[in-house]
Amino acid sequence: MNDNKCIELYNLLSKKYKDLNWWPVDPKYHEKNKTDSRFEIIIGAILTQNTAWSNVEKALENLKEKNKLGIKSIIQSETEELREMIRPSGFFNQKADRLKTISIHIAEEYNQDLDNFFNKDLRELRTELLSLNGIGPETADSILLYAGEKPVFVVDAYTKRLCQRLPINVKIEYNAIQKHFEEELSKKYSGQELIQTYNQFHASIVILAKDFCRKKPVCKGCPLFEKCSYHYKLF
DNA sequence: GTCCAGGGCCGTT
DNA sequence: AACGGCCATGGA
Repeated sequence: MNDNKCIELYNLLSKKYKDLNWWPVDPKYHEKNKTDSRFEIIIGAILTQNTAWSNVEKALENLKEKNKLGIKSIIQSETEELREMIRPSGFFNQKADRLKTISIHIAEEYNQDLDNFFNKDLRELRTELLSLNGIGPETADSILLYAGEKPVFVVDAYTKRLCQRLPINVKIEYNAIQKHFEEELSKKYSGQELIQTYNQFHASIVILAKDFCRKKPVCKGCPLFEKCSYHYKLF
C-alpha cells in the first residue's frame, strides 16, 4: 500500500494533465519524418540542459532555417557558425561541442543510422551515451525515452524536488529515484504501455513543477495538495 | 536589477 | 560521495 506512492502520484498527475504527448515535436511530423524528428529530439535534449525550452526553440529555428539540423550538417558546420546558430540556448560554446560529439559518434559508429543506433542493447547504449562528453544521466535518458522510445524513467531537478517535498521515500539521488520509479511502475505496466507511462509521467511532472511545485512553491490549487506534506512547513 | 530554467564537468574536500 | 564554481541566454 505504502510502497505504491509513485503509482498514486502517476494516477493523480495523469488525471490532471492528459495526453501530453511529449517530447514537444509535432506528432504528425514525428510519424512522417521519424529519422529527422528523432535527431531533433537528441539535439533538443542537449540544448535544453539547464535552459528554458523557449530559448531552445529559437536555436532549433536557426538550425532549421539554414538547413543545418542533420547529423551531416552539424558535423560539417563551422564551429563558429554552429555557435552563433545555437547562441539563444545559452552555454553555446560547450553545447556546440556536445552537438558535434554525439553527431560524430552516430556517424562513425552507426553509419549515421539512428535505427541502427537505437537497436543496440539498452544498457549498453545508455553506458555508451554516458561516456560521451556532455551527456549526463538526464540527457541520456531523455534521448533513450523520447527519441529511442525505450522504457526509461527520466529524472530531473523537478522530479528530485517533488520527491523531496511529498516526500517519496527514496534517497534524493538520480539512480535511486530512477530505480524506485522503474521498479514500481514496471510492476503494473509493460511493453509499449510502460514506455507511454514513463513519457506521460515525466512530462506531467515538468508541467506540475512549472505551475505549482516551483522553487518558490505555489501550493494553492496544486493537484497534489492533499498528498503532499511540504505545504505544512510553509510559514 | 534579480532570479531562474527539463545539466554536466571539473576540481576540492 | 558531496559540494562549489563555471558555463550564458532570455523571459518573468
